[in-house]
Amino acid sequence: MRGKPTLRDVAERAGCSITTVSNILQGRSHLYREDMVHQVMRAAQELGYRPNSIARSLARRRTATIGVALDPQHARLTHNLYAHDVLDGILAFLEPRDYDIRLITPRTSDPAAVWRRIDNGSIDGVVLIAPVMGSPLLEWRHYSSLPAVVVGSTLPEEYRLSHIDIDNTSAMTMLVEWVIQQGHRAIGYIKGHPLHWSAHQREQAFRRVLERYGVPIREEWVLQGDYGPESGARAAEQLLRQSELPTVVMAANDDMAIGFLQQCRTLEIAVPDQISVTGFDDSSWAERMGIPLTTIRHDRYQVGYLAAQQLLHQIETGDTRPQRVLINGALVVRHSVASAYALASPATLQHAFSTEGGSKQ
Amino acid sequence: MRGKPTLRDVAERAGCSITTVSNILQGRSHLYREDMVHQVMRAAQELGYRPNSIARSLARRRTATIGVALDPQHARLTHNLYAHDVLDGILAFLEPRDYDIRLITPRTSDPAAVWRRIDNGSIDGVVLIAPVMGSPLLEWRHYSSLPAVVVGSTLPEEYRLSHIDIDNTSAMTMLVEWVIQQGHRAIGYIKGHPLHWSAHQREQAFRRVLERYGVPIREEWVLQGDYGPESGARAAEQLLRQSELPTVVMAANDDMAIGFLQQCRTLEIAVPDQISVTGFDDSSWAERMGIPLTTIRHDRYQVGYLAAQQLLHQIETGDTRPQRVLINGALVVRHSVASAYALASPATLQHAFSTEGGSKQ
DNA sequence: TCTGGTTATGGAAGCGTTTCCAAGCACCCC
DNA sequence: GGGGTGCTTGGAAACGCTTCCATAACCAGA
Repeated sequence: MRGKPTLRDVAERAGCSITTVSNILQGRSHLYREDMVHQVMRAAQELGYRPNSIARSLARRRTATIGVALDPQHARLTHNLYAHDVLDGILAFLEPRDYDIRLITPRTSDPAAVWRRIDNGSIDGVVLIAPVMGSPLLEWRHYSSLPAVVVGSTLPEEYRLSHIDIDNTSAMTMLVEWVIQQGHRAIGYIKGHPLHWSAHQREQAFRRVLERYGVPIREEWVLQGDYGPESGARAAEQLLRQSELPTVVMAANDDMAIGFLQQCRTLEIAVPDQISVTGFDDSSWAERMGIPLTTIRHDRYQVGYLAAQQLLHQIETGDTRPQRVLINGALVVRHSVASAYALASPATLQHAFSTEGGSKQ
Repeated sequence: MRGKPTLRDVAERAGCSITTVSNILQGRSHLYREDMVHQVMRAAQELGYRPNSIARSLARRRTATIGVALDPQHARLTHNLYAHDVLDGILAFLEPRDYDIRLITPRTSDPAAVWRRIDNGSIDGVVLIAPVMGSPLLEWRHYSSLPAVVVGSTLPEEYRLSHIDIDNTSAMTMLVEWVIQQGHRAIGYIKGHPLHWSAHQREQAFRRVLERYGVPIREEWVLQGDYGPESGARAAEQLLRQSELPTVVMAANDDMAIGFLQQCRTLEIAVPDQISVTGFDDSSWAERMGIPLTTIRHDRYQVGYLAAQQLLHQIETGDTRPQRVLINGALVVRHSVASAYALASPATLQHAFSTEGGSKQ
């Protein structure tokens, strides 16, 4: 016996066939006499035998591994807090089930190449993390029949892919309504990255609510961002030098809100005394910031956990009909929003009227 | 042909043997006539053939996969910024070489079980991320002959494991010397997690430099932390209610420095006007904080990159003699440290004297 | 003694590749 | 025309495991 011990080595030492060893080591020891079981166990123990998972995968046609694929656009993990939280959720579900994780970070946008890396027999299924519009990850149907679950992107139906995500629409609706209930009628918005569905869903929800409440949308207060903190800072630049200001600025995520806040500090504009700010995501960044951000919390860990669960279900039952799960976010009120009622009376709530600068105390 | 096409299917369609197909698809087409090559290529193309990497691994006895193992003590990815940065470096090196990554996050501390998960034939080598003292990951020699590289822990020689890390000693030495050069003689310290080698190395460097410069170490200013921001805040609690205060507090990492700073803000103690603070790591958290932290920057991405490189070298040459690479950190001066010369004259530099509260301007 | 039903074990065919080696063939030179 | 020499191609044995199915032994009942 050279190299690592194999089933054959154990069988030889125990004086039986490899079938016997295989069966016993897989827990089918009720088929055998007790002394046989003992012998095999001892032989395996003594040799330090460890089953070769590659050979096992080949024979079983199951790898007990799932892939986690990042979008080529965001294949860096650094600063991708979303991916971490989701990964932890996935791990939490998979660990006790003895599944392993293969990390897939394609750097090309050629879908054929991407899927060659993903679907090469080495995984049983894949979690696609936050694919953006036009992502090669979404070409799934054309290249692979592997079970797949998308997280972090609420896709249009036609993609026919299972996905799990926060309910962006309902969460943003809740947040905007709350802001309006604080009396704000002059509301700015910083949009997310235009390739993300979530950016559109959040913006649309924002617009809908304002419309519904009859609050006018001032397009000069609606700024393009890209979910990065710098874009929030740039938005602050652009916005804060306008002659008329909103009383509150809603950013499509926390990172941009943080960038916005930084810039406010630089420009010595007090939050929330002079302007209110909201975020979205409740990223842990915000938590550590000096100014506690009012935002939407959603359970990314839970998203990962459910995704893994859903994926394993698909793998084990073969039922790959697309399922959609949307998780509700929670409103987290901290202190980055001031009530506008100091100026606007509650009575104005239904027949809104812009009171620019009105929240200044 | 049911299921995914195999080498056999391609061979049948091209009218040749599987050996031929295998050779051609692996790039050994110079062995064959051009029309044969063409036929095979076309057949493979038409069937959408993709080699099964599991079968390939079994046959080649190489998996083209490396494992990345987290310490069971820190198996969560969330908040483990170090792991992310290192992972990115590893990915950067591995991607172009067509290696994949398997994420291993053991939750037990039983070394046999941990290594059963790690060394089961599914990887060619493993990067062990920041194992702490007593970690099952360090029982490597007893359980596995897999090539392994440790990052994030500068181990004592006797572990006989290759490792790549920042040079904690030289970096902390540099930082402390700089602080002393700013005129500080009353220096506090917040220690890192006692199970991390880095914590001891940094503390030892701190003590050595103070000794060398004849600056007295006041043990009531040396506080135990655990690398978490909360422990930094607790340290601030403890320290700041003492009657005599140091002029500067050096935290063993940025996270604790940030916690300390938060607490200072709460207690309305101005940094650096009333007390100076340093960190270590230059984590991206610090960057986004309001108060720019003077700290040590080290290139975690680079650590990952070099670790992957070193590991591949071991795998490919079979040379697993332990190598140690220490990377120099860089001093990053921002504005969390005030000069103590406002009170202490430069002349006092060599025969230091505590000037508690002396940095107040 | 024969049949049939247990119970305990092993044979052997896969799983989809890789790779060593041999074989077939044409050609050329002496 | 025999024997080398290239050039193409294929056979077959691995790799280490799973699993279907056969076999052998034993015992009970007829």
